[in-house]
Amino acid sequence: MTRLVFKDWVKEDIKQGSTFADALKDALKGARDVVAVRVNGGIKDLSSEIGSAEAELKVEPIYLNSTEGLEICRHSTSHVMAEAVKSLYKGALVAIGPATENGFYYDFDVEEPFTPEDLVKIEEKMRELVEKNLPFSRQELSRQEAISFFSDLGEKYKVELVRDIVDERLSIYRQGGLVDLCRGPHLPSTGFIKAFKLTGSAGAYWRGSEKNRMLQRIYGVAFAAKKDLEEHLKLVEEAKKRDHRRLGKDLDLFTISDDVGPGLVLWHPKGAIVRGIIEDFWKAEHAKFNYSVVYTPHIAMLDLWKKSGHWDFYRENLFSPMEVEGRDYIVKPMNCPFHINIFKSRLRSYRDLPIRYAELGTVYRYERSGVMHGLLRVRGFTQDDAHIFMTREQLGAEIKKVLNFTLYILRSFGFNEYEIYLSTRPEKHVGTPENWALAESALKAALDASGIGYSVDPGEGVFYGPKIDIKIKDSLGRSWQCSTIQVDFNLPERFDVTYRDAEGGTSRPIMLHRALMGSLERFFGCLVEHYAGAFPVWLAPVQATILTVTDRCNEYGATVLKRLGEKGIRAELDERNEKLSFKIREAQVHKIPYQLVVGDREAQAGLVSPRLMGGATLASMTIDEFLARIAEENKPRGGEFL
RNA sequence: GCUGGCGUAGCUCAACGGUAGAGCAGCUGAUUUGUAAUCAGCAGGUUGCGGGUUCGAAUCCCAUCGCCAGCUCCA
Repeated sequence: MTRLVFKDWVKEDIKQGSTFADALKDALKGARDVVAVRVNGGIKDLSSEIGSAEAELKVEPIYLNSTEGLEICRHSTSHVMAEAVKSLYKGALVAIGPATENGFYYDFDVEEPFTPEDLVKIEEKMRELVEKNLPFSRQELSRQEAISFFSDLGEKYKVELVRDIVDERLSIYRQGGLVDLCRGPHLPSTGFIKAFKLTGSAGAYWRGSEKNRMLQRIYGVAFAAKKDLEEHLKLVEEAKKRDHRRLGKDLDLFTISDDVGPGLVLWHPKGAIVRGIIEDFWKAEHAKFNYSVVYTPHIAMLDLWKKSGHWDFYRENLFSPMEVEGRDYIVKPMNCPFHINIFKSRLRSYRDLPIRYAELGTVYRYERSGVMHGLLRVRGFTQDDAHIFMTREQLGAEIKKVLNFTLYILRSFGFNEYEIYLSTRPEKHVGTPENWALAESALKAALDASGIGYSVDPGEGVFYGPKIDIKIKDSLGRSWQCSTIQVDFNLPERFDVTYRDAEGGTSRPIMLHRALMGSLERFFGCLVEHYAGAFPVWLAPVQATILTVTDRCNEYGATVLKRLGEKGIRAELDERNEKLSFKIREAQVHKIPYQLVVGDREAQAGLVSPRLMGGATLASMTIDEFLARIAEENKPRGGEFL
């Protein structure tokens, strides 16, 4: 006998084998948007059987509009799509179809890839199926039964999935004409699907491996209500407007020219100003943190990269060698071997350590043609690189310093939200277990001490050492790794890096690679999107533009420009023969933080009338007052280093 | 690299087998303007590049380069 507790409503004498749908019918009366229930913590379909012998089951409703409810809805929508595809395209096989952040996708094996017209047809069919309000029903069967069931259907991908599942009991779901292997849970019926839209199709390899057959994936979004869907679509539109590739063109920051080559960035004057500010800030802060800035060449002999191991391990990512005087050279994909050579240029003592070499090093890596993306994935980029050589004893403290330094730099640029990952020892690795344990615990301790949230990626470290990665999201929600802190047990061995220890013996230093911004290109791209092109005053290529009302004020405008220039303010004078409102519009479009209106009134009294990028107008003030105000904003806003 | 989509003036787009067009930007002139677009005129293109089909190709076909979305990859 089972006792069912649902809020203050209690139903006793539920027989084994009855369904929740039966038992909850009364309780859920009037609550049309309950899509599933949580029973003693686990989520169940409304039509699930009560298989439990427990005396009491605590039941909570899951509403369509909740996180779990939406996930169930999205997943169910993918099943509806599968049914639509299977009914429209004979012989189509289904692979997998999970819920995603805002929707779902499903992979199909079909003869011909889907066209945009196909998607319209599929969507129509889906609406028909939703209209019919077909119930989802669950059935359990054994592994063997499932294998023969899907074999009979010819669903080879499902059979492959079943074979890999360890559980002996599996579930299948039916709705309309579709039967699918699925853990569930699902909506009670298709009528619960209120708002969805197919957003696109693309090839996707079966099980994510390019060695496998390419299937056709259809993406969609789904929400609990029409207005949520519309809001989401609007948001996506808005996000596109802050795409750094769009803004890079509109604001004249950079281009990537077909004549120059894919993934090779041309920094225009305005982009270059921002980059220059970033570099100056970077250099000044590194000096404070006891780094030594170095410079190294752009090419080096191939033998160097053979010694480092890059030639063997990453050859497919290197630009081809060029021959000079019978020796092969390549453009550098990394800065590490150079810094190691500087370290090795003389005998180092333990008293010298830690030694920190930093460089804005431009590297070139061959990226496959389909992977480039604006500034976020390029073939030539400048890393804000540094390599730190230290003793084992120094590792813990040094990693803490580096992590705090990284977070400080990110905060300075206004990045306060990121995803942080700690990647630990992979299967294939070099270095001793003791060293790995030491390094992993040092990285973990630093993260814990910083009090910042992170997740662990077990086994995702590089073969030469564990690492911390910090990712920043772009306007379309894609994450891009910027900061990285990596311990390296490999290169010190390969290059036989040593120092003289306190006992007079020879010891091997531990080496740390780190990049705070990652690459200037990627960081700048993220920065553009983060601010939607409206840079804060300290970064803005043009900080103030002086707008004259008539050409009677041009002379005074020039005086203002000179005064601002003397204080290092990046200002422009717009003395064109245009209306003020026209000039303001242009300044807004160029996202200039301060617009100084200068007319007869201002000229007579020696004032400026500032207008902010946001649209607010300030009371007229003297030039000195304005200079004091802008000076206050003309610096990083990340706060003091803690 | 793979699958699909797309390359027309500096930018955003139209023309979709019958002599390539608009808005913005640019240039010239008028206008002297007070918080998001003053008016007029001018100029601008071997339709990504190379082949083919056709009386005729931006349009159809093939190839190639590039871009976009996704997959894969990302030291």
